[in-house]
Amino acid sequence: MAESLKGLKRTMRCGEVTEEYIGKKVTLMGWVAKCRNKGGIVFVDLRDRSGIIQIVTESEGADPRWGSLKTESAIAVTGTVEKRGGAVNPNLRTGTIEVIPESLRILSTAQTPPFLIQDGIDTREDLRLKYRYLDLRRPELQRKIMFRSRTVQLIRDFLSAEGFLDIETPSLIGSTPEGARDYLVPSRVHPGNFYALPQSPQLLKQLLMCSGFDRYYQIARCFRDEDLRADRQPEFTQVDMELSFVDQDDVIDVNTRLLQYLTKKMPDIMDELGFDEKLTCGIRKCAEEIGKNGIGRITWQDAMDLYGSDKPDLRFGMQIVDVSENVKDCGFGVFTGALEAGGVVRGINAKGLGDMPRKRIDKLTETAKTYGAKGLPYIAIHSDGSVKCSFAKFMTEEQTQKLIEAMNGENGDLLLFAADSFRVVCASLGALRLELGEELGLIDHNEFRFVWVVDFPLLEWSDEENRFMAMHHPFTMPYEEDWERIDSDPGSVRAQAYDIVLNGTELGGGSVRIHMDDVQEKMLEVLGFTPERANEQFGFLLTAFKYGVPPHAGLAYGLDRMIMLFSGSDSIRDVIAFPKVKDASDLMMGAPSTVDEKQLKELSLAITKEEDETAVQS
RNA sequence: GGCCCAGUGGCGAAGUUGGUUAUCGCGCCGCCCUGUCACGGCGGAGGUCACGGGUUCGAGUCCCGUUUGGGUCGCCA
Repeated sequence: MAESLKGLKRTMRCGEVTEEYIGKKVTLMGWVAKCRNKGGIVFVDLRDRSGIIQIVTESEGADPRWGSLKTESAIAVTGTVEKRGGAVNPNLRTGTIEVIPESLRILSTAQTPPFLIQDGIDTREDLRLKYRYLDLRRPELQRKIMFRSRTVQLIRDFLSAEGFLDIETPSLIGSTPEGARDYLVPSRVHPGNFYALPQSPQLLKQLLMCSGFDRYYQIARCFRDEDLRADRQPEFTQVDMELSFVDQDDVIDVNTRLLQYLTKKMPDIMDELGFDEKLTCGIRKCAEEIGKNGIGRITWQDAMDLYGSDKPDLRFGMQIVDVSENVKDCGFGVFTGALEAGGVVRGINAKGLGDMPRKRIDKLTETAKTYGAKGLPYIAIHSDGSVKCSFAKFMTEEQTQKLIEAMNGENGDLLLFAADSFRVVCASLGALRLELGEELGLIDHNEFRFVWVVDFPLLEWSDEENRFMAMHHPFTMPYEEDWERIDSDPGSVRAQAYDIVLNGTELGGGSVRIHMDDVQEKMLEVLGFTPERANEQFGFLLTAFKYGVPPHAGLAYGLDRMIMLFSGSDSIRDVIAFPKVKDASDLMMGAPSTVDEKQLKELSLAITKEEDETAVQS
C-alpha cells in the first residue's frame, strides 16, 4: 500500500507556491485535507504546515486513485502549477492557482481519524489529547506551535544582541523544600537519596553571577508538583535571566525593551502564519503604545487597593473604593465588626447592573464566598431611581445616601461591598470585578495592557506555618529604608521585587538579590531557618557569596503563558505540543505508569501495599 | 482535599412531568455528477445512552456511588 520516496525530492511546501511558479513543475508532499470528487473531475486539497493548495485531475488519463484518496493520507505529487481554470478562492493564499498532477504517490494511507482535522472543532479535550499528534495537525494548533518557535527565536535574537549568554543548568539538582512541591528522582547509586527536578534555575543562575557571566539567559524547563490550572502545567518553560552589577531599574529597562521588541516583531510573523487580524492589530497597537510610552508601573499596594489583585487587569476600570471611613459609625455589625477586627470595608460600582435580578446577585455572592467573604452586602440603584439596600435596616437614610455618594452611585448602578480582612476583601472584590467586567463587556480581548507591579512585600504571614514566609524567595533584597523595621514590623518591609503583568496574568517576575551576608543571615533568621538548616539547604550559595558576589538581579517569564496570551489562546495546553491533563497525567503516552519490579529494586524502592493495590487495579 | 460543569453511533449535539422502534448535523461506506473549495444528489451502515447499584410495571431521563475530562478554591517561595 505504502509507496517509497525513492527518486522524489520535495521542491517546496504547499503554501509556498505562488503565481510566480505558474508553468513550472513542482513536487509537493503533505496530507489529504479534502477530496472533492465531481465524477469527471477531482479536487484534492493538499495540506502541510504552510497551508493548503488545490490539486485538480480530470478523468482523461489521470491516475484513478485520485478519486478515492482517504482523508489524512500522506501523499507526494509532482505536477505543473497553473492559473485556476475555474473560480478563485479568496479564502486561500494559493486561491488563484492549482496543480495539475503528473504523478501521485500514496506514501501512507490513513484510517479515518477519530475527529475532523479542522479548525473550530468542538471535540472533547481528552480525545484530542489521546490523539495529540492528530490534533496538532489542525491549522490552529500548527499556527500556535510555529508562533511559539518563532517567538523564542526573537527572544534569543534580542538577548544575544544585548550580550546575554545562553548557559544551560542541570535538571538533576538538590531538593529545596521551600516553595512548591518538588518532583523527585531516585538515585540508583545512592540508595535512599533523591535528586529534584528544578522548580526554576534560581540558585544556579545566581552562582553563574558569582562566576562572572554577568548576563545570563536560558530557555529553561521547570517542574512543580502542584495542581494544574488552565494556565499552569506541572512541566513548563521559563525564559530565565540574571544580570550582574545592576539595580531594579536596569532589569525593568532591558525587559521593557525586550517586550517592545517582541510586540513589534510578532505581528509580521502572525500575519505570515495566518493569525486573526484583530489579534495582530491588537498587538500592533500595544507595540505602538509601549514603544512610545514604555510600560507603566504600579505599586503592589496600589494594585491591591484599586484592583484587589497583585496582577491587575488594566483593560478596564471599575476600581475598588475604600468606604471604611463612611461606615465606621453605621449600625451594620458586619461593617463595624470587620473594622474593629482590623479589617477594611470596600466596594465596587458595577455601572449599569442596578436592575440585576436577585438570582444573579446570589451567584455573585457565591463567587465572593469562594474567596472567603462571608456574604455580599449590596445597594442596587434601579434605573427608575428606587434603591434596594440589602442592609437597609441597619442604616439611616442619610448614611445610605452618603455611602452611595462615596461610591459615585447613579441610577442603574449596582454597588457591591466586602467587609473583612484586607486579604479577603481584595480577593473577593478583585474576583467580582473581573467577573462583572466580563459580563459588562468591558474587556476587549484583542487589547494588550502591560504593567510592572513593583514594591511587593518582602514577607507574607502564613497561618499554616505560623511564621513569615518569603513572598518571592529568601534571596530577595529588601528596600534599605524599610530594613530597620525587620524586627518591629516585618510585614511592612518592602522588597525590590517586580512582576510583569499582562491583561491580569502574571507573565513573569523577578527581584534584586541579596548580596550582603549580614542581610542574608538576618533574612534566613526571620524566615525561621536555623543556621544549620540554612547551611544544609543553601550552604553552597552562602559559601559562594563569601568569595566576591556581584550585586545581581534577574527575572523569569512563563514562556507558555506569554505565547498563550499573544496567540489569543484560553489555555496553556494550546501552546504546548504535548501537555498534561488536570491530574498531571499524559493521556497519549499513559504516563505516569507503574514500572518493573526490577527497576524498583535497582533504585532500592518499594511500593507500600495500599498504593500497590491501586496500581494493580489501574 | 473542597466546590461547580460535562460524558447519548467515529465527532458534535437534541431528547418534554419517566412511556412504543433514541432524533438531527458532520464524518464514514456505495452509486451518480467536468470547476468544486462548508461541493451537490440518491441510498446505506453504525448505539452496552461513561460504569455499577437502586427506585419503578417501565429509566437516556429520578436517587446513590464510581470513573473520565474541564473550570475553580486551597496550593503554586
